[in-house]
Amino acid sequence: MPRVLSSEVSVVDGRKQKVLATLIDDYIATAEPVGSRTLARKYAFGVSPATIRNEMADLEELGYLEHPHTSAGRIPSDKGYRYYVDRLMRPWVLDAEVIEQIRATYRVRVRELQWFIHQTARLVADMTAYPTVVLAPPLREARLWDLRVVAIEPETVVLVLRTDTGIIENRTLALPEGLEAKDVAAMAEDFTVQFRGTPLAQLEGRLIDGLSHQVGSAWRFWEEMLRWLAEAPDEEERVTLGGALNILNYPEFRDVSKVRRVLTFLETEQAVDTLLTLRPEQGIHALIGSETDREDIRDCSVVMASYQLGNKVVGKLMVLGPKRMEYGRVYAILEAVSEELSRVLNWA
Amino acid sequence: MPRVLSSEVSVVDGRKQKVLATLIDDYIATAEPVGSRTLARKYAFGVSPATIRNEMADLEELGYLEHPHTSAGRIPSDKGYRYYVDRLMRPWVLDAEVIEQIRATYRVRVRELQWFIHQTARLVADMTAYPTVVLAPPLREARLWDLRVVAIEPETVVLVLRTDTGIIENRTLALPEGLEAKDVAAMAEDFTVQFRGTPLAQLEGRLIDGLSHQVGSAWRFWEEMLRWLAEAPDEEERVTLGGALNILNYPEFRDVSKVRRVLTFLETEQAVDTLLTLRPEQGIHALIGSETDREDIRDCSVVMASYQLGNKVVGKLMVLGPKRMEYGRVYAILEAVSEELSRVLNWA
DNA sequence: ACTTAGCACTCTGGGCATAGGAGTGCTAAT
DNA sequence: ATTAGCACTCCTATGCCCAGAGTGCTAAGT
Repeated sequence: MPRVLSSEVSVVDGRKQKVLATLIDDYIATAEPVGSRTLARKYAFGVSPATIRNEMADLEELGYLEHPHTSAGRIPSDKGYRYYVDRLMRPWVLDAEVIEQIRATYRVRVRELQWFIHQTARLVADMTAYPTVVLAPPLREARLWDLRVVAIEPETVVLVLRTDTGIIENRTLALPEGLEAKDVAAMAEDFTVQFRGTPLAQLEGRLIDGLSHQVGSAWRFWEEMLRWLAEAPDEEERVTLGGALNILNYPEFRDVSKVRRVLTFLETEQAVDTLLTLRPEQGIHALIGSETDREDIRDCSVVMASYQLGNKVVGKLMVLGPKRMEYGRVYAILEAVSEELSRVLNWA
Repeated sequence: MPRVLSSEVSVVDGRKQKVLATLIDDYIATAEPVGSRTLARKYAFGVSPATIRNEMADLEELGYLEHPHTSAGRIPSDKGYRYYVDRLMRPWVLDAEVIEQIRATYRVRVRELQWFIHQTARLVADMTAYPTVVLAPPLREARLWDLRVVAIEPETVVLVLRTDTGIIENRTLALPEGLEAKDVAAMAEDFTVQFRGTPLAQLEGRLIDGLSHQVGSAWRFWEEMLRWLAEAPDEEERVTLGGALNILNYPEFRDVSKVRRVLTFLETEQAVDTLLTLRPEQGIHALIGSETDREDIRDCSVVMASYQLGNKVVGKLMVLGPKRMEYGRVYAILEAVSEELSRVLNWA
């Protein structure tokens, strides 16, 4: 016979909140269902297990807790975690040491986006001890600012591309028969003049109007090169994964098939990509269990953050862990890292 | 009472060889210990299980087979696999289709070493269905050929390095306060003239003699840059891993702790590096189980191959799998790929 | 001298029942 | 409103048994 509870929406009672918070903390720490006795003994509630039991029954009634089976302790439901993340979780303060470690990571002279992305993935994975994914800005949407050609050997050039957002990409290419580096350089200059400001994704289409007077081999070369500008960096390199093996440390992944599901998900670029592009909001967000809407990671949670380039959100980072992940710590780390990354990417 | 056997060194008897070969083939295919009955029934030997049994007992006596326990079938020992790889394995012929797939992978205009390494790791991992590692040439040993500076913004430059072996690396850097791109470009020119032919690893030492007349900020910049030339590309990027998750498909890795051991090994660049560089031979080689001399991959085998740059072996690739891996197939694939990779890296 | 049938023996793994433990939910007393 | 008490449930670990697979040996056959 359920008691009448004051509200479905919120856990009004202060003690209920404390029970829920403590239980979730304990479960996060131990990965074992938590019973009333453990809770009463391990944490100094002024009340007996029986009272806790009643509270827990209520919390279950309200949907914040679940029962694996009759005689096990309780574990948080997705709703429980949600409430915890939104209202109960204590804000986590990072050590000065940790902050310094983040700063130090970016205190370098290198100005390659890809380098920063890599460093970030690794840094966050190491700090959180969860697998981490970083999504690079969509180069397709950036606008052409400058295209340079550097001759290295008679038939080899380095193309250096710079976008309006300051992203610099470069690639070494072989010239086709009959095309000289200085021709290409001249073409690149024309090209820059003509197309500065055009989104990279549109360049391929524009080529037809702009360069159709070129001769055969040159035409093919530009075609190939444009394909690189417009496509390659997006599809292949947008997603960087760090610390994938961290997942193996959590007891919920003692089963290889689960490990495979999750790791495959992380390595499958589209999945992550869609997940990240789904929520373009700023700030730190968590998706808990089924909230992720992905079958493969149904029993995982993700916490994601974004970073900016020129005051515009251009990329994301995401930490994936078991649902009982340490949300507080991860939030704090992601907040610090994404802020620092934004700062440093704007070459401030 | 063991029978007297004609030789310890080699399995003289033709039938013993056939039994051993067939047993290993079957075990490779099924991962289950093979019994005499299965062997006799599944493959048309003209003899009864009892005879097979005797042969198997002899083979065990000789050390080619093992017994997990009394009433299980036999599995090959490391020595058995070794014999199989050296003498019994049928040479595998690749489909024209597969060959074409390999060729197509490299039929591109890109001339970045790192790009080829990545492609190779992925290609081989996909084709063999085992995790694959590719080891890049040790840049430290290459000699400086050309160093270019391309100014991108007032305070940003792209450094393009070319070695005597034709490797091209580039990196985008921020200039320190008070240093202009054209100064750096001029310095780079000097630098090239002065140090062309010097191994990159020695550049750092030489700096002191060669550039000590430079002023403060310039000095620091070059110092930093030289550190990049001499170290960074080696430490960070020498090892590229592809298809790590393939390992999860093999029943011997149903246990997460084994998975972790192996994957951690593969991700530890140093470990892979020493394993591979210790054996500088050309051609395809297998290390079976304990032959790898590494505790973490004691029950794995690796097959490795090398690739060349200017007729000199500069890098390696390696496939890792359970000891019952498909050696024949892997040999064939590695042979084709390493040959093609060498060909294409010499920009022939 | 090799091959093979027969047979006793060994070891593993699945199935099953049992016992212990943890935790609950209810009731009744405080 | 809280709590002690207690019966009840369900999971898990353990021990046991048995079937199945495979062996090794012996003795008989070719």
